[in-house]
Amino acid sequence: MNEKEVTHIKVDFEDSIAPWLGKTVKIVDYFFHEELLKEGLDITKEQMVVLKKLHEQNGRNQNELAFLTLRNKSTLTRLLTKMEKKKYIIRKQSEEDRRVNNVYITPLGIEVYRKARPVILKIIGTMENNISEEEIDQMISTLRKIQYNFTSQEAYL
Amino acid sequence: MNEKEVTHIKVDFEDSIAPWLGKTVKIVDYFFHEELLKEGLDITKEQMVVLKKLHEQNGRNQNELAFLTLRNKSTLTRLLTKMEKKKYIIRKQSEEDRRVNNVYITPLGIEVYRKARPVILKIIGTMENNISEEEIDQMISTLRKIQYNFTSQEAYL
DNA sequence: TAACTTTAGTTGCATATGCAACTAATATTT
DNA sequence: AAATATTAGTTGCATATGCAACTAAAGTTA
Repeated sequence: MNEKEVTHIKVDFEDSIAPWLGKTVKIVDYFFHEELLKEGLDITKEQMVVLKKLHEQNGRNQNELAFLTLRNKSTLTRLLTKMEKKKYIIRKQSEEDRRVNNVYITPLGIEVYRKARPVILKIIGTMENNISEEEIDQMISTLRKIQYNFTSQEAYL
Repeated sequence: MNEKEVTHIKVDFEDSIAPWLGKTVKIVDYFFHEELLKEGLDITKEQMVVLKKLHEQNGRNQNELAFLTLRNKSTLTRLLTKMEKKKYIIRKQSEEDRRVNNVYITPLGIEVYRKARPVILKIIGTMENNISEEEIDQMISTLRKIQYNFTSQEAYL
């Protein structure tokens, strides 16, 4: 991650989940990115998320894609522009409503997706190494609760 | 998060921890950012992390701070530049080694930190609402394992 | 129908991020 | 001592991100 490890400093260990969560995601993201590079795939983690959604549900419009990938619509606009330049996706203006762009994965996009999929599986494999099914289920259950704590409106005032 | 919720689409629920982790962090980050804004604090989450470290361990150099906050040194350079402009920190060139900048939190920085601290506590409170001590410990334990899976070199080849 | 409102998507401005190439200073080697 | 290597920090280029203001199209109201 960093060029040089600074081993003589104590990292303060928090009592709360928050810093652990953030740090874990950073580490996982870092290795995911590194693996994609290693495989010579011209795609980022974020673009992969969009490609995956399109692979599952082709033709979604930008608004839907932004929602599904937890992104702002402006961010998505720019992600799609880059992906369109690389010919992984195409935008098609809807005929019923000309404000809407439906987005489609291209054959090249599918190819890249297929090549990148093993990388995801590898990362997940590394991640869940030596972690039991129960632990995984427990973790997902707790993560769901946390999400609920924020997204159920009354809880957060 | 997004202007409009698109409720009629099914979100695919993964079997793996990975997407749950990422999504949870995104949601927590979003609310943290929103709270900082609400309180009128002129500071970002990322700058807060640096400020916190300095509050605990004042005078660390940039290299150490980058390591402690899991950031690239170039990212840290620019974060510090912004924070220095806002007079939250100052850089002081080390006398022993003139390549090194030691970084110090200013009185204004301490003030901002003190004001932002309750926001962190509030977020952590919301987050851990209705979650037992055991669940939290279990979660941290699993997160540590995941981190270990990536950072122990042999495991990742 | 005309005026107003809402919606989908884009763009300007700002933040954060990392890699690679760079400068300056220190440390090491020959 | 001079040449070489390493280290700390900065900067150029690229990515992703979100807010707010914008355009164009569609929907609603007067």
